[in-house]
Amino acid sequence: MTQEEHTLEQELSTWARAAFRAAFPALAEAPDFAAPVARTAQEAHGDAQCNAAMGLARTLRKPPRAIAEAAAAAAPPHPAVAAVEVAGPGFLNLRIDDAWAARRLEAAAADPRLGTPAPGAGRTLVLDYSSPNVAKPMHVGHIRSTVIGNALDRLHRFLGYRVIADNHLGDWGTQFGILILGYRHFADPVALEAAPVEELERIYVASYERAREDEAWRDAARRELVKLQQGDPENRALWTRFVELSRQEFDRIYARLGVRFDLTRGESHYNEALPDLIARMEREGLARESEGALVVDLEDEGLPVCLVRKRDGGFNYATTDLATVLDRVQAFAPEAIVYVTDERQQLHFRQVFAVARRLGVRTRLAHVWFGLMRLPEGTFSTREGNVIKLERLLDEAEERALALVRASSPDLPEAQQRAIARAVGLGAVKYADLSQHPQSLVTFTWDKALALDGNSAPYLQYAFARIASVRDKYAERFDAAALDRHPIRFTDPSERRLALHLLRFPDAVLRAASAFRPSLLADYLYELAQAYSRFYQNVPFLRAPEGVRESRVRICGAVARALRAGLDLLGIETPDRI
RNA sequence: GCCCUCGUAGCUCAGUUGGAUAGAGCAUCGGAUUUCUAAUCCGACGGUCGCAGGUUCGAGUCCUGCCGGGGGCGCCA
Repeated sequence: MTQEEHTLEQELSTWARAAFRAAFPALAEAPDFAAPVARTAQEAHGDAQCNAAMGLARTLRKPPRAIAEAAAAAAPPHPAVAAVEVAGPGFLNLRIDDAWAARRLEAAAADPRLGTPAPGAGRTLVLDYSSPNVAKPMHVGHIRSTVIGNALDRLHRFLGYRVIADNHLGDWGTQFGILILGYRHFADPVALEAAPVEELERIYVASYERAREDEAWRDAARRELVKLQQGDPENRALWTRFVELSRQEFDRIYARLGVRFDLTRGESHYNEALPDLIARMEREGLARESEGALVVDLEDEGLPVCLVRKRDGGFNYATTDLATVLDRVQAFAPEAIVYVTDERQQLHFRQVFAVARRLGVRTRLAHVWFGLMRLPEGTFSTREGNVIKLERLLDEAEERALALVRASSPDLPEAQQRAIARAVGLGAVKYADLSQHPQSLVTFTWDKALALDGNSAPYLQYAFARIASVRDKYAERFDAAALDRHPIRFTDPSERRLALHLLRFPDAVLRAASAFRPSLLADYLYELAQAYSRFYQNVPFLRAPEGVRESRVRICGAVARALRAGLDLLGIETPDRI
């Protein structure tokens, strides 16, 4: 067992469990018994605490304080644990050994992964995220799925998973009848050339409006849809063109955001599989007819019926999603399939997952949902024209950042200023979403989305840049090769605090990945940057005596490594200068 | 009507799965730079954790009810 294979909290939890089992043999027979160790809420209580004794009071029928004392007395020695203390009703407070922490930090600092294990090795995860609709521009509402999904992608890849990131485009459905009909009547070739997707959306909206009041138009749209579905060459060609134009625009945005997919399989990819799937559900008695449609009853699970075939014989998106699940299970044998969408699809996925299980799917299916983004005055609406295009948000972010860079680094060449502004601006936009609990409702405001101070990406990037500067200055004045000859040691409380926080990097990454919550990592990194800024402000390093100086610079290096690795997992760049 | 979800400082939000004295940022006020990047740091101010019950050694966190915001509830995706 090398130390790289277990995180600090895992190691201490294993130790604590052993302590309780040594004191109370009955616990040895309880395979599920765990004694989780986490950091203390307050520094005064030590470095880490275990609260298991209180929970055991009832089962062991002993006062919790006595349980904790027995466990402390029976605890096996552990090199990391310098002291164990029982406090309050039965808290077990641990103090981490300074020398042990220093050695461990030296190892972490030399490791690009900072000692993070790779529990995902040999496992596969399918991630379904972003998934915009063809013929509609991506607006600010799309950024959450894209940015959160991409962070989950990066987190799991980092942990060794084989990740299949699939962009499940909305490229099929009734809207294409309306769009094709509208295209024939309203298309403006010049506009289509200049801003294709915007023009497609304009066409769609115009055609949709007309369909609302004009029955003949509705029927015509339906006929175009049927022709498309039956493979009519002309409609098929139009559809292909719409998809192509949209994908070009999406790809431009993804490139800008540093987002990459392994697959882009739209809904249309599963068209041919739908009839067989329906036939199977009928054959297996899963589905029944109702009002001319085909539905699956989910009453047992307390869910409304799931409609899998419309009265007119057409399929809907539940059917497509089911076919998609089956295909992914068969093609990739994943441990889990994870969907990142907004909250409106909660019921839909609960239904799809329930039906999938009846179809024999054992794979874990998870829906990671997030709150809808709104404007202070209400919901986004294409018709009201209050939609903020994603590209405009990104442009604005870069512009604001560029103004700052020009003010603070006027000496840098223009190209470098722009590169920094891009990293800072896009980082700010991403971080604004990633640092927040996903399930909260987000009200979009420019100032919030583009915040460049306080708890924001630039704060973290700034901390990183200052370290890069320290590193360079050190190399100018001293022999950088001598750094590793001096051990890390703690001569100021802020160093110890920083070191212990750094040792929790693996735990933060694991927690963020397993809970599908990048915000947990963002929180961790923010705290790290805060601890570092305090350290930086109050403790000299380059002017410290030899030995202390090297130790501090090495700690800086470990912080830099953690910031860069952590921000990279969030899809945020770390320039050497900002 | 039913289901999901959110409600924490003036504003925007955290809160490690039930732990010790509820934390940040913004805003306001006061302070810090002949020094390693002041996009920073230090301090002050600021709280009936929506309301009322319940569960227990302990509740912002769990259960019930109510109030308020958001979303959803078979032929859109």
